[in-house]
Amino acid sequence: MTCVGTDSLPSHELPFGRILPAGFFARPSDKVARELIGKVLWRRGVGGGRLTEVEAYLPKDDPACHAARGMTKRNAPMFGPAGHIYVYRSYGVHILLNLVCDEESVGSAVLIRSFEPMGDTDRLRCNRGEIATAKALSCGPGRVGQALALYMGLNSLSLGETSGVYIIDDGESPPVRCTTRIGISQGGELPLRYLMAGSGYLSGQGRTNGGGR
DNA sequence: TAAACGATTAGCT
DNA sequence: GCTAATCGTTTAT
Repeated sequence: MTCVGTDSLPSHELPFGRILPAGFFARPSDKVARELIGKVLWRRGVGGGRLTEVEAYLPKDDPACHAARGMTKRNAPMFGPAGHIYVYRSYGVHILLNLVCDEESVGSAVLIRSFEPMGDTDRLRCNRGEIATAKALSCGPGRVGQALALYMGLNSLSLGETSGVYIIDDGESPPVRCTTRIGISQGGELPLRYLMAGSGYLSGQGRTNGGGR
C-alpha cells in the first residue's frame, strides 16, 4: 500500500470548482446520475478526474439494486443520508464506489463506473500497477476503486472532508447519453446507465448493451 | 455451519 | 473467447 497517496495533501489542492452539497444527492438517483456526468470525482491526496460513466440504482422495481430486498448488514449505508459513500466488494476482488441518493431510508444510489483522469495521474498509475493504456487506468468500476485506492473503511462516510472524497462542479456540462446498464444479471434492460457522449473513457466497449460511443 | 454467487478484471488460448 | 482469482454476504442445510 505504498502507492495509495498521502492524505496530508491539503484540500486546497482540489481542482477548482464548487464542491457539491449533500442536497445535490437528496433526489432520485436517476436524476442525480444524469447530472453527475462531467462533474469531477476527486480523492484528496490521490487524484481523480471527470466522470464519464455512472449507473443509477433505484430501490423500487429494480432487482439489480442491492436495496431492492430491504436493508441488510451489507447495504445499510444505502439507507443512510444522501451524499454518503457506499462501497462493497464485488467478486471478492474489486471495491465498487456508490454515492447514496434520495431521502434517508429510501435505498437509492449511483455506481461510479468510469472517469477521465485529470491533473497528475502518477498516484493513479501507481495504485493500478503495471498497466499500459490511459483507458485501463480508470474505466470500469473495479478499476476506479483500485486507482483511487478505495477501501471498505470508507463505507457510510460522508463525501467531503470526512472521507476525503469530493464531487466538484467546475462548470463543464458535456452532452449526456442514456443506455441500458451492463454487467448485471437482472434488471439490465432498464435505461439507467449514463455516459458522457463521445468520450473515449468508457467501460464495457465491445461487451453488452451497445456500448456508448 | 456450509455452500453459492456476484453492479469484475486480467491473463491466457 | 474463456476462465481463474478471490472473499464478504446471502441463502440453504
